[in-house]
Amino acid sequence: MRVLIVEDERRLADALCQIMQSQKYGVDAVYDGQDGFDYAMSGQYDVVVLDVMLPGKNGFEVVRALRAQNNAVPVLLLTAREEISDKVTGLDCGADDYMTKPFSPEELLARVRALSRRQGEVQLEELRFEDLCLSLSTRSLSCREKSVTLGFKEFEVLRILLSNPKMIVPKEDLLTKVWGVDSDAEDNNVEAYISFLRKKLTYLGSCAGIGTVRKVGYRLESAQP
Amino acid sequence: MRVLIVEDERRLADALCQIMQSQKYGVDAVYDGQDGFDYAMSGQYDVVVLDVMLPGKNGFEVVRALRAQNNAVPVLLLTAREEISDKVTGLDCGADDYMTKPFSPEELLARVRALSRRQGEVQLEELRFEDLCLSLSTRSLSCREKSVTLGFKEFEVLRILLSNPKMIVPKEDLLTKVWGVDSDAEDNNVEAYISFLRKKLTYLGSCAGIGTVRKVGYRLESAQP
DNA sequence: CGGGTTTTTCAGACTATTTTCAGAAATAGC
DNA sequence: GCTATTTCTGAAAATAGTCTGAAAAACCCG
Repeated sequence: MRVLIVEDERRLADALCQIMQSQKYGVDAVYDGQDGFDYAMSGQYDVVVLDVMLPGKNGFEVVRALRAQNNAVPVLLLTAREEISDKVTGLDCGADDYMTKPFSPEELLARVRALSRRQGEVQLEELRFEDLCLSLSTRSLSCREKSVTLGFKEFEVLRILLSNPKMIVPKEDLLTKVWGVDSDAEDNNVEAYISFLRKKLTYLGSCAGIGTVRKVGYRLESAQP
Repeated sequence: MRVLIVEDERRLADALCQIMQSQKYGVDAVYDGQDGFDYAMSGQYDVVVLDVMLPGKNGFEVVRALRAQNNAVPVLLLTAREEISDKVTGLDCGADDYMTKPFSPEELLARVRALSRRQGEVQLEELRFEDLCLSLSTRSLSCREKSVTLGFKEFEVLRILLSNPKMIVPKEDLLTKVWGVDSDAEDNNVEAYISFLRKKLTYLGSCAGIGTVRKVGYRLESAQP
């Protein structure tokens, strides 16, 4: 799960990041409305936490702009005071939820979870493909009797592949979705993890495998000799 | 997604290409109105980004000509100044959207995305001709039961031929579209790939074949003796 | 602070693709 | 029919992209 924080007050932004990281969520923070919009448009986030008061472009404008572009990423608005008019404005603009500061980390997490769940249609508890079953809660991958646990990155890579079975997933996508847009990770990182995953698939004896599409990416496929 | 850039200022054209490439979009650039019209008519683009000020034939004329030919490719007009009269003229001519320079890459991408989305959305998933079916997502070519996967260049060459079935595609076009305008590849490269493709067509047992038009180029044709 | 796990980095092996080459084949023009 | 030109195509060489083991580094937990 990747979360975008748009909050100009650094202290708070940092705190929000920490809360997200505590859940092992991938998190990026930006500090003004325009950046918020641009990042949100990148399509790599599952939830955007957006302050209303922002330099450049306020939170309402950001949401409105996103919706105008047909971007449906779930947005949680943050505001300093509970003003009913703000709340209405926010939801009218297309935000999905609304929270007033101050708030507890638990409340924030609960709302973020709720949003991401709502978004992802019935949030699957596990992903399946052929004889594979990836448990999203325990990050374990099983096949028939055997099962192994995956590291965080292994898990993310495989989750993305399992979410698009048989579709080619560009290596570039894996890189930005798992490592983040502005990470300095390189292609070989993806390759390394694909290699790890293949080793585990082999160990499990699964009939599913990860195929390479040269110059483009990878995809989950079934039955290889 | 394939984008055509029509922009006489090389610097800007190059920049636009880069922006598109960053999204993994296929992109071609031409530098005057007539070429713009000709390329746009080829029907292989999802969006055309068209400067208004152009040598030869200006942007308005290009759009008008396209629409007169019943070509509905989405066109995004670019102009240097925000002049309301220009805007009206552009949209009246049949352009789909309008953007004033300067603009941010994000804005451009957002508009291009919006245009391609608005446009029917029916992103071709595969190209067909006779008993052949080229899957654009898996880069595989199938015919009846059999199927083979194509390398990158093989795929590009065949895709262009399939986009213009029975039309003669100049060898020169294949060269510039697949290898790029300023590549030092020579005719024999195209010939070699045509040869590869023929071998695969034979293997598949397709009734379609690639015909040679001496001194000009190639074309897909059906039923050879 | 350890000890275990996960992540990154690196380099050499490996592979598919792409290019190059050269002679054979085909075609057009005379 | 003969020649010049163009195209075809098999094979080999060159290149670019990928895989993977191993080791180093970072991280996490108590």
